[in-house]
Amino acid sequence: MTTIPTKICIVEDNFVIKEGYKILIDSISKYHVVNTYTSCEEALDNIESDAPDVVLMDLELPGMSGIEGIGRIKKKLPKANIIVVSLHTDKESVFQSFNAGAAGFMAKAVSYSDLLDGIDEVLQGGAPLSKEISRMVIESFQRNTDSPLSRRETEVLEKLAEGKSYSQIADELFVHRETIKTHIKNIYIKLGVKSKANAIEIGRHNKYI
Amino acid sequence: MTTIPTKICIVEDNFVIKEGYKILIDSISKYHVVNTYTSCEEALDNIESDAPDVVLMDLELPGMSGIEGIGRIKKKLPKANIIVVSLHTDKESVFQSFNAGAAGFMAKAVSYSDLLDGIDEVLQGGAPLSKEISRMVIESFQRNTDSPLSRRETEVLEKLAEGKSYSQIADELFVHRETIKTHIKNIYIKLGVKSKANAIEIGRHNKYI
DNA sequence: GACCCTCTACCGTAAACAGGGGGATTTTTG
DNA sequence: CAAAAATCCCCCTGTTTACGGTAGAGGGTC
Repeated sequence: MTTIPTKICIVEDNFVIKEGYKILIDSISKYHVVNTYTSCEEALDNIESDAPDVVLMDLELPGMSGIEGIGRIKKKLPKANIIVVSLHTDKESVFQSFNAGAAGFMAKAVSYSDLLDGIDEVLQGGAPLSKEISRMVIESFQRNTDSPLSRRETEVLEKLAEGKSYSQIADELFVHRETIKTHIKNIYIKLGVKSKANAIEIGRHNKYI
Repeated sequence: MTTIPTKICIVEDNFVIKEGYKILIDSISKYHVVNTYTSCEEALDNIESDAPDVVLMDLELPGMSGIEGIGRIKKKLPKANIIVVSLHTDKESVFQSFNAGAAGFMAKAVSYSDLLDGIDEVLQGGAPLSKEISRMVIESFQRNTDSPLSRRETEVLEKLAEGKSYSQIADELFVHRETIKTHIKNIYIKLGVKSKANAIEIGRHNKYI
């Protein structure tokens, strides 16, 4: 049985890095770099015929941003596994990448062997994440333990954040609408806000909800 | 320089698994299993004096659920790294565990070497996740690509979900309030709903936003 | 026992908002 | 070019919000 090598594309504007990755990956017989690009625009023109299984993608590119590029590539090739390889590991970049459809995110500082492991992992249906990224992701699920809000207030703010009206919340919590009004007044005082939108913003930002 | 072994606790009601883990971990000189428990209640009575760096935790336990237990342990020992090792890798269990404060989640099927790697990883500030879990987590960030909503409508629904009023949304998008009303009308039609709360619910559930 | 917090409930009001109907134009994009 | 998306405008009514006070019952703590 002859195994067809896994097809890989690279989108990276730094020539040295791009060629380095190419040489590295092509040195593994089960992988084959079908094409490399220096911008998303260029990639989008050819990627359908390349039909890669994996795309290594930088975020800082001339022209269209990498984030935008991920979304467009995913639209053309929904099955492609896009792994972001970037210097910028700030929360914004990371979550927006996943949002756009990235299957993995590795800091550019990763070793060559980690990069190859990442490609393996994504092909096995995993999601390669470098250490700091995985911790960041997990933390995004965690609540702030020292919220100023009481248990009930938190519950009310949650429902408020689901777009529900006072009456609806009252019905769902089996209390009087007036009670909800009081809770919300107290929430506003505790959070130092004067509107629903601000309360939700502060609540989300501080992970009270 | 003598390194103090990393202290580890195990909460697991299956005797064979619990002792297996203990023997495995104690075979590594840098680790030391300080205590093992068969329930959260038992663990909570002693864990403060154990002061473990890492806790391996099952979810299916007699008495208090593992999820509840994670939260309570984190309250007593905020610095402890809790790694869930469970058979149940359904979305609910996974996300509730992170929510409660778990730093990692491994399917019980993991090999011993993966388990030890996981302990290493969590001590280095990472978040050990088995393959299927990491993919599940990443997918939770991803939008549904075949949303019926246009780009602008999606943007409007997002802001609506942030608790913003029509006028506020109009200001932020630099368009007239009437435009927002039209968008919302169209969103309601497309989603087949008649209220803000329903639209947000459907939008979130289907990952349109 | 005094004190604080939480949860509950009530009254009232002015201003803002939501949701529903209609129609119309321009810009983008396949 | 035609379709889809995005923009803007008018009408209307009933609901909601945000804010001001007040207050009792129950829990926990000092």
